[in-house]
Amino acid sequence: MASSKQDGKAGLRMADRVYEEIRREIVGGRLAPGEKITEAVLAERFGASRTPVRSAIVRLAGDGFVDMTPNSGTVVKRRTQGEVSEIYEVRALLESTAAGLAAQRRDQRDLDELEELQRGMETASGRIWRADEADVERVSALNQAFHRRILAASRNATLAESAARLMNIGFLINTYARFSRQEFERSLFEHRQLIAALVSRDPAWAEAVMRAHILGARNSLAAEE
Amino acid sequence: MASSKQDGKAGLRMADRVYEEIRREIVGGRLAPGEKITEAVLAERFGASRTPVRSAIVRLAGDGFVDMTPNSGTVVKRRTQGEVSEIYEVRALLESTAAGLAAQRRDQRDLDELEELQRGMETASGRIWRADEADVERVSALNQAFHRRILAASRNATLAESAARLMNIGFLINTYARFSRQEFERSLFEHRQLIAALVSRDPAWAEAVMRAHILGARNSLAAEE
DNA sequence: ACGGTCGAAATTGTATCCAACGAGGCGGGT
DNA sequence: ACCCGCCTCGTTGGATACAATTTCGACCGT
Repeated sequence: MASSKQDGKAGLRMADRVYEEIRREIVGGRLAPGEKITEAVLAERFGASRTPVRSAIVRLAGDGFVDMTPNSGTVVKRRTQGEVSEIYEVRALLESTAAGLAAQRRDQRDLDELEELQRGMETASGRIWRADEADVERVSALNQAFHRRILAASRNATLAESAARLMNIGFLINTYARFSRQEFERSLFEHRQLIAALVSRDPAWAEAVMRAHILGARNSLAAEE
Repeated sequence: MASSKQDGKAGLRMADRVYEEIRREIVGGRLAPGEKITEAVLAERFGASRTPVRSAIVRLAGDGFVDMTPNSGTVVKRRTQGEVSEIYEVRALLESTAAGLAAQRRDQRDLDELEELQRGMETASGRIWRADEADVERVSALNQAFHRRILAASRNATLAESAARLMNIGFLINTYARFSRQEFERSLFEHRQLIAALVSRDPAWAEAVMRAHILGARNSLAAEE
């Protein structure tokens, strides 16, 4: 976060760095919904001009992270509980379909990678309850990678991209941090089931588990609020 | 709403005008896939500077209409036949779900508007075979509006937006222009069935018809190529 | 003749400057 | 005292100027 400037890979375009950083801050909750985003302020923070900042903001708006209102300003997008529920429902639809396809089309590499990601999450699961911010973020990243891997195994890039877009704006870190230990372990167990369904090439099972997995997460959220 | 371009509201931001126009040219096929897009050229054409053009291109890239490669340039995105098939398959998934929800949640206004759009298409269906470009574009617009209206009637904005995004990059005009008269009339008939399913609040029927409608269109495409 | 390397032109990425629009405060009128 | 309008200020939208990178062609060497 504080690494605002001196990144070794200076070859990357400034606009991309700004985009990634702001995106991370929004997803991570460090920029609160409704908060105002001022181009000049960000430009200052990144030691850049307004031009790349502006480009980044346009992209963020396109991806649904912020709301731009003409001649007025940009704010971090607010989402009602209903909207978040909607996102989870559409994710359930898309990702369960993807899981069914993945069960039919997966190869050994897919299984190996899923297994590795899963082990990473299980290993981290012991540490995460110390509420270390870094660990939370790491587990969230692994979880996203797991879901993305299943999307990839569906061999349908359009399906994968549509689902990934929703996954991004779901603000996973925020929400995951609120899950109880029990919910988290249920999630790990469901991932295990998912792997089993893929191993045995059982599309209906994979689909059902994925749907239950995502709708269950949605309900945990709804109960918390 | 449907009024063409240069209406009194010139107050619209230049970036938006450029975005809309380029988008229309891509969807309408006047900009061919793979064609290079040069910022300075567009700026000249619109009598603007590169700044709003650039902003528009960033948005177009975000929406999947073009590919930007750093320091190199922007080209209209190529899509393989397989990718187009994928798009139709995901659309079938999303829009059939939306149709099912719409059958449960629609109100009278939805039905009225769908009826009106449908009549508009049926009226234009006689003229369209003179291959007048304007008519083709008009029917395509009505068709999109029809699908959007059903998405809206699903009362799930996330679902609607995900599907609309895919509809946009489906390059409808291009493809519709190639449909045979028989296929077009089948499409009109399916729209009629869709309305009937919504009228009778039959989710399963609406869902099935929409799925058949979109997958049928996909197959017509696949057969042509 | 062929390949590689260097260089100039074209094009993108960034910075800075100017204009236009909206938000908020101040003052005058009722 | 309250409401309305104006005016200033801050912020965004656009134009222009500059830097960095890529591309492509010509030149040189083998």
